[in-house]
Amino acid sequence: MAETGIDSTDPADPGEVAGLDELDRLDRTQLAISFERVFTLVRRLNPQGDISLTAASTLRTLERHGPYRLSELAATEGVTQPAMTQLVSRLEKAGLAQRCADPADGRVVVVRIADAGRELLLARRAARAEKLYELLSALPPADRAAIVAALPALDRLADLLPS
Amino acid sequence: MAETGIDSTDPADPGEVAGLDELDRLDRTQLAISFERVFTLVRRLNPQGDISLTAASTLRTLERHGPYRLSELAATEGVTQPAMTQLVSRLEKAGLAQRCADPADGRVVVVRIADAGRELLLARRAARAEKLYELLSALPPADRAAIVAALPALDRLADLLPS
DNA sequence: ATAGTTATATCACGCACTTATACAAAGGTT
DNA sequence: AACCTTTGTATAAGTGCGTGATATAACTAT
Repeated sequence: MAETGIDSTDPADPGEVAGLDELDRLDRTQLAISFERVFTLVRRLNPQGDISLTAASTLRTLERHGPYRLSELAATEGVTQPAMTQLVSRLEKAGLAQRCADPADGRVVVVRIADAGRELLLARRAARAEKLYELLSALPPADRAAIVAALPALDRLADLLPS
Repeated sequence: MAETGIDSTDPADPGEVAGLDELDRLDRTQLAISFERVFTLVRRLNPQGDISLTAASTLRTLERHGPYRLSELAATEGVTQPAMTQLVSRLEKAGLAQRCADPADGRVVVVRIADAGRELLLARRAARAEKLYELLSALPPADRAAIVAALPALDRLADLLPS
């Protein structure tokens, strides 16, 4: 909300600028629109009729960070605990995840991804990667380079979210 | 333009070099993972309890490209025609869109976004832009610069999808 | 033990999608 | 003209996936 007004530094300085200046000079609405459009793009690249967005995201979380308690998982994915209970039941029935007991606390359910879950993620990822690659191949080289150059930064951006 | 200075890529100027070579040198799986993570990021930034993802996407389509026939809209959004009929009914009841008749063809329903729909998109976008800005502000300047530099390319990437 | 808290499960419900089908308008054939 | 076929939208029935309220089992403290 607050206008930062960091633009006081000379915007023409080419060498080591490109920090918040660049960002402030950009319309923030345009920033949101670009991210919305990427979001829609990835959503359309999603294999339909597969598993739900939340299911896929949950599997990815389990893949990235290892086993989670059920309620932790619910909080991380932004759904209620009953929703996660049902989701884990579905994943378990599909053989994609497993419920494990916590020896230290009999109430706790620890959820871990199963091999079939990892394989499903791999398959989805391969399909999406292929489509993305095709799309990128249709872009001008400079655009491809800009996107590839931004990938590590986008990864670090995603790291900033609580997960 | 901004010197990106991304660590994992060629530090040379992106304009002339870094075409498909850069892309091929990258693990395609890593490409998919990065896009997945951005997807999840934007999804978590979504105002919850608002309207559905499809509803928001449909409103954005109507905002970007103007009125659509109902069945065209269904095809564009990747849902069935009955689903779009129901969605448009909901949007209409909420005052976010309008059904109009086509004078040339009595069967056709033309859908257009209403003022309240535009305002809702503006509000959502502003909220998301604010959160995105905060996240970006926490990144190192070089990362911010890389992401900002990639936005036009990402826009053109999104243009490649049929919409 | 008893009471209170915590972790998960279950219940009742609603939204948003699906397929199958109905209905109305347009177009073509004779 | 009347008749079929095609096309665009709506309706119906069923399902997946979410919600809030509440039940049940296990841990904790006194």
